Parts: sequence; structure tokens; C-alpha cells
Amino acid sequence: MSHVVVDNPHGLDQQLAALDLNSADGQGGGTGRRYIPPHLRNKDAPRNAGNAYSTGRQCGYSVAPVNFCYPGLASQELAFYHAYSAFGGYENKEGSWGGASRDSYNSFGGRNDRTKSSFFNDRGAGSRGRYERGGFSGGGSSRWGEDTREDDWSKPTAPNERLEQELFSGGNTGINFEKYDDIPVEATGSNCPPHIESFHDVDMGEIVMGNIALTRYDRPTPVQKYAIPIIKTKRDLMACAQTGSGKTAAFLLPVLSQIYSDGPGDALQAAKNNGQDNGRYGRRKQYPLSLVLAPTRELALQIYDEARKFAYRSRVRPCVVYGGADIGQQIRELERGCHLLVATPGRLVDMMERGKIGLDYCNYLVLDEADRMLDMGFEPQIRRIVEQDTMPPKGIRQTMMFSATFPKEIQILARDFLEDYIFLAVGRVGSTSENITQKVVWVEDNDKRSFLLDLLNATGKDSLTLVFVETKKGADALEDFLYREGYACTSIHGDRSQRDREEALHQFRSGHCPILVATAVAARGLDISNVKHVINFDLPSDIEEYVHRIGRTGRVGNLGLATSFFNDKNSNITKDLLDILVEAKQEVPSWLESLAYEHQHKSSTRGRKRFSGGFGARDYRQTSGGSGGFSSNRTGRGAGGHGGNRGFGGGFGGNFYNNDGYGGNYSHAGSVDWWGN
DNA sequence: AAAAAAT
Repeated sequence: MSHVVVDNPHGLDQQLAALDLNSADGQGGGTGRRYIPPHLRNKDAPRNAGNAYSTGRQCGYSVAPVNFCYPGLASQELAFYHAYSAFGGYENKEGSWGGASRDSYNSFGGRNDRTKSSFFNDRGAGSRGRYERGGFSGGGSSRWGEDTREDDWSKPTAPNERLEQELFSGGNTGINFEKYDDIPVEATGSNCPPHIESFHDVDMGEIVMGNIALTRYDRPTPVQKYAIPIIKTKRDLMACAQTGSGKTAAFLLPVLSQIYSDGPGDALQAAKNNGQDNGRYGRRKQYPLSLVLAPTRELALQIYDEARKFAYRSRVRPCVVYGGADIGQQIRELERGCHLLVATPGRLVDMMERGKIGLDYCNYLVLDEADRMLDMGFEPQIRRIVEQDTMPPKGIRQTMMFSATFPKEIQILARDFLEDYIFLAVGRVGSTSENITQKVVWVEDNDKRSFLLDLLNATGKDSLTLVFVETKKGADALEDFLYREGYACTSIHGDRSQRDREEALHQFRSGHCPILVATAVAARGLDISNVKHVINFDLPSDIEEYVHRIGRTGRVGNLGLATSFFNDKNSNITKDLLDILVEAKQEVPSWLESLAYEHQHKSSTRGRKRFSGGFGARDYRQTSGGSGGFSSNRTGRGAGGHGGNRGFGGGFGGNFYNNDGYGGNYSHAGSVDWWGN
């Protein structure tokens, strides 16, 4: 094991955080450049069967017949031709493409070495495939596999002004990067590549860079600085980072850039064969090159929306599938082509069983919010998807896991899914950020509503307020109440239909309903910028949940305010809340301090029974010697040999590791959660 | 005493 801190710009102590889990099982003959997975063996393979794997992630190009061609027109020119007719004439779009010039299209005929096969030489520039729709529909829609032949995926397709408007006009959803600079990041692992300071420090290709310019991302966030070069060098990654740290782009940019430079590879042929088998275009099974799994539907959608931006003017077609929505519609979308799939686990399993999705060529796997997915009981589905189907094994595919915490369950998942990975720890965004003002006020249940009205009246009419409650019933009741009081509000919770949920989010985001009453469904993952005020009408029992909730505000460089109603019923969160307030240099009410003191004394006699729902996860404090606030016990399972308990000076709020056997908020055999389930 | 997720 040689996990070494390679980069440590923030003066954090060097330490080894290797997991003995990581090397627990060997790779049975190594990663095998010539590996052929079981499902591909003994198959009649017109293509070079080992090729997809033997070339690693650089898929080779294979040759497909062309029965459709526009003599004398390269496909890009063809696309332009259609662009002109579609938009009534040529307009110079260079400006909006952030410097990419039309030369890139003119030079398209001059293919690079890879595509300069004898085939191309024979046919000349005129015999390009059918990409006439390539530049126009969402994120590219090359109908690969029909009668298309592969093109150079690294060259941008034609611009589409209307689509561009749709994708990039949504304001700067990005992050104000300056305030992230003090977030500490630590990379651990063998041969970790150096981090970047600018998007230009690593070659991500014309398409990605163009879309970065369009999204007006000018500088990478800390996660991006580290994750991008790691992913670009084809390493597996385990990253502990919260939502709001820019992690979606941190994996989308390098993954897409790889796909653009490598092209579709054998997946193209597979889709084609499959299409022939079925005889009809519409029956085709899709073979995504990349899969992103996310815990909630909204998060999946959000990742998809990001993917569409970065897939603009490319041949990659992103798709999203999740429950609660019409599956027929989603299938039709898939059948138009799917190279990057974002999915919630349940619906994806459904799609796989229906034969709509094959993961045989999925060379990039991302698990987003992995802890949350386990928390929600998705482990069987995830293992079904990753281990019990046709997905290339670890070491062949590239796998990236993101998680807010790193308890034992996640460590085991990382051991099983990742190969020689780099561990990235990103400091918590919410709690270190001092531009969120956190207030805790004592409010009895009976007074909550009138207190809430006071707060809402004090808040500007047009600033967004997010009100969290604990139960779905509570959400309905409170929305009802506010509505009757004349407030423009909406609500979101898990019993709402998917349409209602999306509609509510839209109403809120757009400012049409500037008050959103929400349950935990909205706490994590959702990037709703411009939330001025988060109100914990009901405090959660779990401090991680609290951090996620308040993290909905204070984004995009704005000052944020978080107000929490506290009373007797919240005694369970007292100590953790106090720690958070202290860490974030917030004002601490004296009553909270004394309560925390009392609670600590009471709790010492309670034993360690409750370790789900947030409590057990904090047990690490007992081993970190009470060293004040939020030092983490980052020892993992190999506690003895890896540097012991070290503090991180407040940056690393999350307990990435648990070694007390009671770790984490994750159910495991014999566990009892906060509700006694 | 809960929320989330395939139907």
C-alpha cells in the first residue's frame, strides 16, 4: 500500500489514510490489458473483441458501412447547411462560443491520425455519415448505429442559437469561486497527479472548453482543481465532498472530455448490431459510455441538466431516467441515443430488465452521494447494476464515487468498486462558510407559526426562503397555513407526484413562489441558487442533515441566513449544533451552551444504543480527545498504522472515517435507528 | 415519531 499525500497546499499534516480494505482482494491476474469480460467471451465478434478493453479507455474506431452520403459535403458542413435553413441564414456565432473559430469546422475534413484510416482515405471527405441532426437537438443527437459511421467526436458540431440560449441563459448557476479558496483539500493515494489552478491547465478539448466559457465558469472550485486531473489521468476516485462544492462539473467535465477524445468505440458497433438484430430503429438497446447514479430524482435531473450544457455541440447525447415519470417517454428518449446516462437506481434496474440499457461499454461509472444512496437502501440495486450485470469490471472501467461521509459501508463499497483509487477529502462548504449567518432561537411548537410569519415579513418579498419541516404532513399543513395567510408559497415532499415536485421547484427557483416548504427531500443535492433564508421550522435530528439544509443558502457569493427553531424536542441535536456554531464562528445562545452541557452529562449514562439517525456518527469525538470542535478522527479501519487521530483545524467537518463499529447513519444488521425501526 | 425510491 503506498498511499501518499502528494499535494498538500494548505499545510495540512501529511498522513497516510490508506485503507487495508483497498487491497483486500487481489485482481486475479492483474488488470489485464487483454481482459475480456465473461459476457463477451466466446461471442461471435466481428469487432476486435478485446479492443474496447485492451486499449483501455481509448476505444478504437471500427468501420461501419455507409449507405447514405452527401457527396462533397463533410458532415459538419452538412450540419451547417441545415443550420442555415433552420435559422434563416448564417449568423456568426463565434462570439458566443468563447473563441472557437469556424476554422474548427473547416478543418474538420483534415482528420487526425486516428480517423485517418484506409477507409477514410478510400472514400474521401464526402462520405461522411448522417449527422444532419447532430448540432440541433439537446446535447447532440447523432443517431449512432443506424447507418452512421463514426466521426471525430472531438470536434464540435454546429452551434444552435436557440439551444444555446436555453442551456446557458439560466443565469450563472455557477459558484462564486473566491469564497471557496480557503476550503482545504487533501489528496491521498499512489501517484496522485498535481492539482490544477485553471481549467486551462489540463487539456480537455475544444468542446469542453467552449462550454466552460458558455457557462461562465472562470475558475475551478477546489474539488474541481483536484478531481479533474485525477479523472483525466484515468484514475479511480473516492471523493468526500458536499453538494455545492461543484462536484457535478468535477466529474462531468473530465469524463465528457475523455469521451470526446476517445469517441464511441465499440459501443457504436454494439448499438448497430443490436439494431440489426431487432430490425427496427426504435427497438434498439442503448449502450451508454458513461453512467451516473444519484439518490434522488431531482438530483438526477440536475446532473442531467449540467450534462446537457457540457454536451452542447458534441455528439454525446445525455439522458436521464428516474421513477415517478412516464417510463414510455423515457424509453423513447433513450432510443434516440444515449451516451451518458444519469439515473436513480430503481428505474435503471427496471430499464436494464426491459432490455433497454446495456452497460457492456460503460467505461465511466459515477456514484454521486453514495452515502445517501446506501442510506436509502439502494445497495442491492447498486450492486445489481455494477456487479451483477454486464458492466466492465473495476480496473477496466473508471469509477468515481462521491460521498459526504466515509463510514465503513462506503469504505466497503469503495473497496469493491474502485481500483487503486485516490482519496480526496474536501472541507465542508456550509459550516466553514462564514457568509451564512446561523441563528438559533427558542420557539415552542405553538409559537412556531406566528414566529415564522414574523420572519417572513422581515424578509424581502422577492428573496427566496426555504422552510424545512420534518414530516410530509407538516409540510402540507404549513403550506396550507401560509397560503391562507396570503403568502405565495409552494411545497415539496416525497408524497407529491413527480410532476408536482418539479413544478414546485420551478415555481420556487423562478421566484414565482418565493417560499418553499420542504421536507428532507430538498435538503441535499439541490442547487437552488439565491436562497436568502433557510428556516428550520423543525430541526432535523441529524447534524449532517442540518449542514445540508443550511448549505442551500449562502451560495453564489451571497450572504445567507439560516434560522432554526429550537425547543425541548430538539435536545438530541444540542451538542452537534453547538459545535457547528462554534466552528463557523457564530453567536451561540447561552441557553444552548448550558443545555449542551446538561445533555452531555445525561447522555453519558445512556449508553451507545442509538447510532443511526446521526448519533453514532459523532462517536468519533470520544476518540479524538475532545480536541475542540470539529477535528476529525480520520483513521479508518487501519487506525493503528495510519497516523492516528489528527485534527484538521476546523476544515473537515465530516467524519470521513469511523472506526468504532457504530459508525455512520447507515443501517446494518442489528442496528436501531432513531425512530426505533 | 420519518424520508426517500421501481411499479
